Amino acid sequence: MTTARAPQREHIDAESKVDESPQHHRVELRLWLRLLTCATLIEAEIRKRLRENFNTTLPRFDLMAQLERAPDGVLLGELSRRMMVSNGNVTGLVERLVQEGLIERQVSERDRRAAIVRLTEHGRSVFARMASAHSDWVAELLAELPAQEQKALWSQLGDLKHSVHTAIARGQRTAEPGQDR
Amino acid sequence: MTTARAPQREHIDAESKVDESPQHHRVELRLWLRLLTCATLIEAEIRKRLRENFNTTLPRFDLMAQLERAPDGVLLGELSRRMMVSNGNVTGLVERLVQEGLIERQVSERDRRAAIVRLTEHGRSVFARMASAHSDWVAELLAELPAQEQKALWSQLGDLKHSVHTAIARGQRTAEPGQDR
DNA sequence: ACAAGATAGTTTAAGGTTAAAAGAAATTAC
DNA sequence: GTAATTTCTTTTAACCTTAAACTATCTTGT
Repeated sequence: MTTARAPQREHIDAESKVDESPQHHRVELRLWLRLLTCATLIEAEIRKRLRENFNTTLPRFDLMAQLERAPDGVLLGELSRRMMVSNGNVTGLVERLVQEGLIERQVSERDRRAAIVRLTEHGRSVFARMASAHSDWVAELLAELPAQEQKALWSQLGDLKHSVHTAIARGQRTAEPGQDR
Repeated sequence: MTTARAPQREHIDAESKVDESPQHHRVELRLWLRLLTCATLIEAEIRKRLRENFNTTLPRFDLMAQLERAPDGVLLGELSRRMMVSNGNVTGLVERLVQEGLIERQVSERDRRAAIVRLTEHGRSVFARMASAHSDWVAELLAELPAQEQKALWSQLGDLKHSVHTAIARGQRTAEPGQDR
């Protein structure tokens, strides 16, 4: 009979990192890989802390964040668009959050296909605590970056976002002719 | 009887975007949200193209990319560390890629617990085509960003990465005393 | 040698995610 | 007014992902 083992450390080490930039890769590719590494690193840490501190997940937190600034509630479709995830995904997330008593769901009266969700009183209070901690965590993770550089980075990422949007829009225009809107 | 419907557009619109920067948020938080938006946007587009053009997924592509530069193969654990995902995750991905004949799996002779995976000849050839397209796609998405700005961004993301690593390491140091290595 | 512990990988349970198909209600075209 | 179409949501099947528990093997201390 074996004695109790230390729980296996599935969690990724800060050390282990993708090889971001083999010599022969284009600048664009290296930039994308580094951007992805940064996002993955931060996201993993935030997921971990949300679980450890609030026993919740990032998608649930994101959904609640969307509801927080809409006291009158949001339609599921609008939620799905804002969160950039599929409709079916939202269906499941809402289900679980309702189960936990953090949000409430109500069929629209004007359109009986549609459903509106909003935070409950409890949900609002819980979210306030989570959001505060979340903001602190992000500030902590970026702490070594001077404010000046943070602003510059934010601005440049705006340009990057614009480039991506442009490229995607161009692709859709050529792929779906006559579908203009 | 209804006629055939156009396939539902589950895919997110380029338009629909998270509200990145409510006025009252800290700079750090706004930076993080914008970084996440960029990463999500690019990643979604690449996933979509991998599926449409090669009928594969990003995790599978990533795994093959790790093997590409290791002709002698890689241990599963090493793979898991490099990809920044859990061991169990790699187990499943390897299973499916072996099934597709793109990689091969072999028990290590020196350590019968360990397993080595490497690309098959077929896998290597398929990956070459995928990697080429992938590189083009990324270049296309970032095309509007001047080379100069790409380099600046890459460099600043290096600082960001460093900040995150530092913060995480500091947290682990205080959380797990005596666990130095 | 052998008990104790460490290490490599798999399994399991739970949840997140998507595309596609389908259901239900509203809108539009005639 | 009603058939056709669009819109809002759910369901389904498949995959990705993780933490924790578990199996099998190797290593170490004595």
